[in-house]
Amino acid sequence: MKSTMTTPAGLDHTLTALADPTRRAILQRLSAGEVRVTDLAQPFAMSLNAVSKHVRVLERAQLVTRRRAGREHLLSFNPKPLDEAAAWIETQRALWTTRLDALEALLRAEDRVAAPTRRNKGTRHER
Amino acid sequence: MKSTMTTPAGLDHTLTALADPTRRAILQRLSAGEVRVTDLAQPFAMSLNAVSKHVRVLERAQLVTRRRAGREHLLSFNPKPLDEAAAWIETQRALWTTRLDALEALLRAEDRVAAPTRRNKGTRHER
DNA sequence: ATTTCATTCAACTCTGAGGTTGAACGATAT
DNA sequence: ATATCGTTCAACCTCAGAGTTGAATGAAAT
Repeated sequence: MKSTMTTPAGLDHTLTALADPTRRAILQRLSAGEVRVTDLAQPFAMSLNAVSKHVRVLERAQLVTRRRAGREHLLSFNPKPLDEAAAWIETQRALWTTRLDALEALLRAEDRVAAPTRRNKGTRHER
Repeated sequence: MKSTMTTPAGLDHTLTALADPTRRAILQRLSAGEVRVTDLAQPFAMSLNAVSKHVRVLERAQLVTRRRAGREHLLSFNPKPLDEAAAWIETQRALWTTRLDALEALLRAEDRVAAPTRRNKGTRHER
């Protein structure tokens, strides 16, 4: 277990939080400013409790912070975790284009080799 | 009911796919070029079947496409869905900074009003 | 024709996510 | 003191996600 060492737990939480339309809507609403849980829940066709749970998921991802003011809880949006997510996506795109460039270079240089049916690529067990 | 109209199904699939470390690792591996399912599965501490399922999730999100070559399936990375995800994130950040600017402007202009305990914000039922 | 290889399909388990309702709790209002 | 408001906690349901094992399928090699 654990294997690949690439285990950024923060990203997991961030992306999981973003992967739900209700939660994305919540964030959208929150980017306009602080909102109470009840007011937040109002537009949704689901119970207040359900929304409360979504908020907890967003808090786990640190995309939302809570400020208790008397009996009401004011929620606000914290965009910081989005940085990591955006960075990951950008990295992927960069890798992709890099690889494309390398491929293009290869095609330009090697133009004579033509192994017909048997292509041999990367980590192959080779029996 | 339904209200917010913001229900982009593609984003759901994309972000759900990205929210798992195994799948992110798969994408990373794939951005270096086409890989067979078996080779893809090798580094992971899980069954081939499990990886196969992860691949299916990535295909649902159209982040991975499959090319059948004889008995082996060559998987490749398709970065297009990342655009929508990145765009959503950027929009959020933009909204956030916009709101901050507006707030700052407000603070600069209104400086005398001070409602003590009772703050009244947005959609309030007002009994 | 038979075996082996690459992959999926099918069935099953376990866990957690998303939703519900009903109570509990702390703060405000009467 | 009591009722009401804002919110969570607790228990429960259902369904999908992540994993397993054991076939089944289809192409390749013998």
